[in-house]
Amino acid sequence: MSAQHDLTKNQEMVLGALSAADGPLSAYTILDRLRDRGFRAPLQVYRALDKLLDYGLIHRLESINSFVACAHPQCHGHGSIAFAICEKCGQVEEFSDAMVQQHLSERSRERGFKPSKTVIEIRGTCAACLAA
Amino acid sequence: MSAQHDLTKNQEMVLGALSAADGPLSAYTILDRLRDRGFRAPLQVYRALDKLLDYGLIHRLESINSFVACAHPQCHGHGSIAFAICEKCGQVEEFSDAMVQQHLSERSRERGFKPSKTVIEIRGTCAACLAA
DNA sequence: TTCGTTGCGTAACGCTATAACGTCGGATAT
DNA sequence: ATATCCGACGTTATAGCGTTACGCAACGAA
Repeated sequence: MSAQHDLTKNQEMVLGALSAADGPLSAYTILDRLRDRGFRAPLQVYRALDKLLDYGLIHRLESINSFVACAHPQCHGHGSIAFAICEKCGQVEEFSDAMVQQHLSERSRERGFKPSKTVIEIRGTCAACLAA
Repeated sequence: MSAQHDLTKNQEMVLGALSAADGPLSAYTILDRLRDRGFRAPLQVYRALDKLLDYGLIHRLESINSFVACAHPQCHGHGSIAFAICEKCGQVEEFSDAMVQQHLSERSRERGFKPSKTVIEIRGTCAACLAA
């Protein structure tokens, strides 16, 4: 319930663009959408994205080189999050599963592997697109 | 125990490069390693990679834009495979976990989401690098 | 003040992937 | 045989993603 992070102007604009979007955006798409607000170069976007990732306010979707606003920005108990990415409409659903996390860390521990970040991305077709 | 797929010359060379490597390679690294064997353009590599992915002989690591030879090329019962990627040494371990797969498909089914491909990549530090 | 740190702006560059051509050679059918 | 189709190939160019390197401005701590 506090100002968890003081965002700079650029960071706020990038987060705003992602929140306003109805799906994931690439860095260059964000750049285009913010050009009339003064953005000129990719780096301006990437620097803001890096911070927002640090703060846990957004996520990066590795398999499509895009970014989304976090669906649960208030709770930053972000363990390993999973994403269901529709290849038809581009919509993304964010969820987490304790069992999955548990099994993956178990498997990591077996190997003496120390995880830092876990990527779980399910590509497929969402309910809406299947119905259509 | 049969010639499961008839590979073309290019496909064999690309697969050879990946098998010979001690870790994942980017498409452009493959290109460089095959230049003296006649490769000149990225597309030659990407076309071969596409086929090898189709055949299940290699995997793509989405989070590092690289490719590895499949660790179990003979059995193509590739469900969802997971990768532990060491950020220090670049080594990759490939494994699969039935429980993880089961939970993820359960979560997908709940949402009416029909999965086509699942990406699971754990970034971190491997046992060897932790010991060092 | 001086010095580090952090964010910002710009330009240039490098890496990743695909589009759009045209060519060649093998398989098949008539 | 020859016409046709199809899959792989080669080349050039281009699109899309991400970083390096530089310098400047603002702010707070010593």
